[in-house]
Amino acid sequence: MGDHDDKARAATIFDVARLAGVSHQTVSRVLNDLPNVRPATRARVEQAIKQLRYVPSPAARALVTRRTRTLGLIVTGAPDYGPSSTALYFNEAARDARYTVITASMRETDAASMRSTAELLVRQNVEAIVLIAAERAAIDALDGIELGVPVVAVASEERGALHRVWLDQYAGARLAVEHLIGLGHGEIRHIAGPSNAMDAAERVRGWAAALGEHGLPAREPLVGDWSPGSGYMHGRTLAADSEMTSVFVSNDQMALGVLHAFAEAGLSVPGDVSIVGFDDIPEAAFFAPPLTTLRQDFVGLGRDAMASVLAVLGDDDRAPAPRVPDLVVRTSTAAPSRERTAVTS
Amino acid sequence: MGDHDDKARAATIFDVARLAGVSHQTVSRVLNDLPNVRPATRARVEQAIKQLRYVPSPAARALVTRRTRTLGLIVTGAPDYGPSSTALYFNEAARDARYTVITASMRETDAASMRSTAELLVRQNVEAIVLIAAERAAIDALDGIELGVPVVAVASEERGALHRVWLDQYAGARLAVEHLIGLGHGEIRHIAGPSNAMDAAERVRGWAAALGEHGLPAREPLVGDWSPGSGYMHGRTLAADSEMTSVFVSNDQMALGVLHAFAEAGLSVPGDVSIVGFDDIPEAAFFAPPLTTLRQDFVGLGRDAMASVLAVLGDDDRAPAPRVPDLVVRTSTAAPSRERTAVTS
DNA sequence: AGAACTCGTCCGTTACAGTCC
DNA sequence: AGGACTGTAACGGACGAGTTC
Repeated sequence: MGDHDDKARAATIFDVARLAGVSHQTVSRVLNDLPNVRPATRARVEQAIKQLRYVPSPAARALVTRRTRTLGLIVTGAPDYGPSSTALYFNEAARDARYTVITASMRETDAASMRSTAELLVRQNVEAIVLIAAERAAIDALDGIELGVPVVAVASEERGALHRVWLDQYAGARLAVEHLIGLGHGEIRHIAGPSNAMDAAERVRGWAAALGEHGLPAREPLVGDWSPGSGYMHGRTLAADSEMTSVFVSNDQMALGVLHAFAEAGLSVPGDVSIVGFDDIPEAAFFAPPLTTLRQDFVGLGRDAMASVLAVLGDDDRAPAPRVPDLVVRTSTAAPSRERTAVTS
Repeated sequence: MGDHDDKARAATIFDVARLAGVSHQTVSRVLNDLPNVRPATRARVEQAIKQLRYVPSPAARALVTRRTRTLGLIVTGAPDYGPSSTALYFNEAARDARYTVITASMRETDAASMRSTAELLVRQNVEAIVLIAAERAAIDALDGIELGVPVVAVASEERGALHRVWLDQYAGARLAVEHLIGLGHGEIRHIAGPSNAMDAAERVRGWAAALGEHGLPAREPLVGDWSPGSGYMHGRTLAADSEMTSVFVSNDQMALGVLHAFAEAGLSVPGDVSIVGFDDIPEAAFFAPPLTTLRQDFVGLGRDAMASVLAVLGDDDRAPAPRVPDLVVRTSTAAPSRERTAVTS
C-alpha cells in the first residue's frame, strides 16, 4: 500500500478545480496570488491542492509564459577552492531569488567545448548563463558568438562585451606588496599564476604597480600553474638567490610549495624570507608557518554574480561594485633580517 | 543589425515544416530519428532546421512525453575537495548520458531544509535525485519521506532504503593501519572525523578492526571536525604522549594541523612519529613532510553515481561495486625509532 | 458596476489515426 | 499492402475576454 511510485498520473489543475468545485482558472488565480478570489474559495482550493499533493508543471508553465526561471552555470577547471566556493554561493543566491540552476562542469576550456556547452544550456531555455572560468580563453570563446541569452562572466579582466563581476585582484596584490614594503623589504619577488589566467595577470599588474610607485625593482616574475608542485619548483630557484628577502606568491597552494622548498633549503620563514599568498584557503592558517595571505570574499562574489544576472534580466537591482580582498597577516611575514637584507632603499 | 537579442520568437517545428515543404509531424520524425522518412526529405528538413537555427522546446517536449531527462543534485556542506570533485565528475557523467542536472548546494543539513530542497527539485520534475552529503542526518532526512522519485545517496554507511554508491572507507582505513603495522608500529592512535560523518565512522571501524586482528590496543580516538584547526588541537594533545609512535588521521586537512602541532612541539615526522592521512588532496604531496595518505577515486565515484541513477531508472547497466582507496606512501611514515618506541609486540 | 468566476484559445511538441499512392 | 507522409488530438497550465450575481 502506497509502497512504490504510484504510477497514478500526478494531479492537474483540473483535478484540483473539480475537487474544490471551481473552474481551473480560479485555481490558477490562487496559485499565482492574483486578486478577485474570495477567501473562502481560496481556502477550499488550497485544501484541495494539499489533499491531492498537487504541484504545477514547470513545463506547462514555461510553455505558455515563455519564461523558465532557469539559469545556466558553467564552471571550468579543477574543483579548486575559489571556483567551487563561488559556484556554491551563487547557487544559494539563485535559489533565494527563486531561480533554478542547471550546472555544467567541465575541465577543458577549448573554444569548441565552451561553445557547445553554452548551446546545450541555451537549448534548455536558460534565461542567462553565468560563467566561472579562470582562463581568458574560456571567456573569449563565449564572447563572440550570439547565444540569444545574456552571459555574466566571473572574470577579473575586462573582456569583450560580456557582463562581468569580479573581485579586485589588482588591489589585493597591491595590499600584499605594500604590506611587505611596510615591513622594510626592498626586493619583492613574485611567483605568478599561469599566463592564461586573468587573476594571475591582475595580480602581476598590482605587484608591479606597487613596486613601481615605491621605486623598487620588479624582477621578472616566475610563472607557475597554481599547483603546489610548481610553487615548490620555483621555490627551489628562489632559495638559491641570496638577495631575495620576500616573495609574493599568486596563490596559497603555490605558497605551500615554496614553503616546502625553503624548508628543504634550510631557509627560515619569516626569519630569512617573508612570504605572502593569495586566497586564504582553509589550510593556510596551518601551514608552517601560518601564511599571511589575502582573503577573498567568495560569498559576496557568488551573490554579486546573481545580482548581476537580475540586473541584466531587468528583474531587480543594479550591478554591484567589485570587492577588494582583505589582508590577513599571519606569521610568514616579518621585517627582513640584517644578514640576508640587501638593498633597503 | 543583429546586435542584441532579436526579440523575434524562436522558430517552431511548424516554421521548419513550412520551409521544408512537409508537415510538422515529418519534422518530428526527423528530429527523433524515426523510420519512414525518405532520405531526400530528411535532408530537406535538416537543411531547414539549420537555416532557421531551430531548437526543439524542452518544455513542450517534456509536457507531452512526461519525461524531463533532468536530475536533481543536492550537495551539502562546505565546498571541500571530496564532495566538490564528486559533484563535478557526476555532472560530467550525467551530461555524457544526455541528462541535465539541476544543482542545489546547501550548507545546512537539518531535516527541514533537506526536505524542502528535495521537494523543490521534485517540483522541477527531476527524474531522480542524487545526494552528496557527509552527515548521516542528511541522508536520513530524505529516507523516510515519499518524494515520488528515486534517491541515490553517496554514502559510506548503509542507511534505510535509499539507493547508494560509495567508496570503501573501511577498507581504506585498514590499508592505512596495516601500512603502519607493517613498518613496526605497535600503538596506532586515531584522530577521527566528526561523529555525525559516515566516512569518519567507517574509518574508525576499519582502524579498530585492523588493530584488533593484530592484537594491538585501540585507544579511544580523538574526534575532530575535519578542519586543520581541530587537527592542530588534537596534535598538541598527542604530542604530550611519549608512548605514541604513529597516528592515523581521518583526513589530510586535519593531518596538516597535526603536522603543524608536532613541528611546534619539536617532534620529528617521521623520525619520532609517523602520520597517515586520508583523501590525497592536491596539497598533500607538499606538506612538510609529504604526507602518506589514501587516494580516493572521486572520478570513479561520480561516474558510479550516474551509473546507479541509470540502473534505478532502468535505462541501463547494473549498479557498480564500491572502489577501495589506494595507499600513497610518501615520507610522513617510517619505522618507529628506538628512543620513542614503546611496546613493539 | 464591479467582484468573482467561467470559457476558450494558445504555447510547441509527440502520439495515434488516417490518407494516398 | 505497406512505405511515406498528413491531420488531429492531447499534455497542463496562463491569460484575455466573456458571464453571472
